[in-house]
Amino acid sequence: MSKTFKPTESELEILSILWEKETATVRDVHNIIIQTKEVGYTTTLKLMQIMHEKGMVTRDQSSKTHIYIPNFEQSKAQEQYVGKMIKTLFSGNTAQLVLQALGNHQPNTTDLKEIKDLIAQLEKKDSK
Amino acid sequence: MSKTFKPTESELEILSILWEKETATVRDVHNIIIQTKEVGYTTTLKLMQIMHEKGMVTRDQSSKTHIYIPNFEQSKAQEQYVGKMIKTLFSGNTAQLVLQALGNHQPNTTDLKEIKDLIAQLEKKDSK
DNA sequence: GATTGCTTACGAATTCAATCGTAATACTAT
DNA sequence: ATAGTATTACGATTGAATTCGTAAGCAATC
Repeated sequence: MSKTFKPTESELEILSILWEKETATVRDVHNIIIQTKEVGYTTTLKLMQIMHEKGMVTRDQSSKTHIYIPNFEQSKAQEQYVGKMIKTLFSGNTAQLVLQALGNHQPNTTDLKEIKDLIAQLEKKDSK
Repeated sequence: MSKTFKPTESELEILSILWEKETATVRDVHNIIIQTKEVGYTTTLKLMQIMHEKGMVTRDQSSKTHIYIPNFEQSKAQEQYVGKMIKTLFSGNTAQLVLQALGNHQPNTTDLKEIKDLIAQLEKKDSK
């Protein structure tokens, strides 16, 4: 059974940075965070240490400056959050979520095509 | 400026019930919650009282058993959460969210059609 | 009108996330 | 080597969310 993945607000923020960069030091992460909010270095450090204790990240301690690596797949997190969101915010209505997303955050033409393709596939499966 | 809407985990759960039912008593809400987790009645009561203090819900106190009404539009919450989700979980890639949602929570044919229609509209706008 | 049961009100305790200060340690450049 | 700088480790504090116990009020029933 996969452990329940329930990061706090701050942990998720850090994870999203790690997912983006694949790998990062505390300093790397902190530099990005302070672009958004004001917070001390040791706070970021502490958070990442706790994430390490919890097993959310692994780290390479071979040199003094540790290198952190996310220990959860982004796709798993996406799956979980999208599911929960559909349930609690859209009363189970997936289409509503899709319409909301497309309406307010329009992707480019290539992406729209990709979505159309998937829908076509789903419809084919549906009619069987 | 619209107040920042930042319900806690529990508050969001309660709100989602209120959105679904339009209106509910503490007992109504509690009965639904205990299907999922174990928690005392007064806990639910207290949470809803706090939500009332915060103005997240209004309540009809005319009879002994109060009736609660959500005081935030579900659509506002949807907008906010979808935006945040695209940013932190999908690195800004809206299409990815849509694909994930459709892939794991397939809507029915009618809904798919609605989505296709929206995409067609967006494409038309795009080409202008 | 006592008893039972459900309701709200409220205070208190507990837990947990987040923040930071300080100290110890390693590295760099003078 | 020494001074200066960046890093980790760790404890302590703060504040908020969550939980629950207890009391008080009200309504129905015996």
